[in-house]
Amino acid sequence: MRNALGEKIQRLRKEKGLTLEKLADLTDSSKSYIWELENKNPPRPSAEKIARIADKLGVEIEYLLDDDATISEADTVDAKFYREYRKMRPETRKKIRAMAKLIGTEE
Amino acid sequence: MRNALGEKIQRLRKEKGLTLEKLADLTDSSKSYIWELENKNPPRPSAEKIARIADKLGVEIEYLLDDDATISEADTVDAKFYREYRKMRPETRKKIRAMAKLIGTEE
DNA sequence: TGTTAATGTTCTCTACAGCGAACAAACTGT
DNA sequence: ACAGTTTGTTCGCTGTAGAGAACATTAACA
Repeated sequence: MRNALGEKIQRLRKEKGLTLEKLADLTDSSKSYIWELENKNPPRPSAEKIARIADKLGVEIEYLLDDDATISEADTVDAKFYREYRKMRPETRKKIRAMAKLIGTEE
Repeated sequence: MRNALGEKIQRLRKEKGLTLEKLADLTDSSKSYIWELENKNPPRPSAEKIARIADKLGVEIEYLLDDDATISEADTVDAKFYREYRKMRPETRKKIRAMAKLIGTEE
């Protein structure tokens, strides 16, 4: 029986176009364990793994853990933006942060 | 060697006037394990325990985990940026996304 | 259709999460 | 100072986290 956590991870992973192995590498996990998280509902995944996975998938830890959580409309736009942002090169991200700081503070 | 997570839990617990046993009961843990979290730095506490403890101590999971050395430098920069971003007005966020799309795709 | 690479699944094994119960220290009042 | 109580600490044990490697499936493409 697939659980909410596993379904969320798998959906977000596929949205990002990541394979099990890539997400595993990004989060210092094994692909077998990511697979188990998605399909086998391990009873107590560690906070560290969940934190790293949430981070790479561009969502809050709370969202992954809370069974009833649904992303609001505005959140999906922002989360999507963040996911795209995370794919960019470090230099590009730096430029965006600088730009955002300018725009964000001038109003 | 006490770690950041343990120190935070203990400080917050005492601020709230809770004993090990009370916090343990509130979070469906054993007092021995709460004590270990505070004093013995278990390498991989479960997300569920940390979530429940954070909840009862009135802080975000992120706060308990944040200073954790397991999260990389680059990640904290990006996460911080995203946190700031999400505080901004919808209009501002929209501008930033548009700008990011331009910068992100031109290279 | 057959071959190869990419992705997903199953298996086994070690180390640690997390409990319960015993033990120790610190408070309480007398 | 001593007994009772409350809080903190240690220890031994069971079950599972999570890795790694083997195996299976799917994708790609000639």
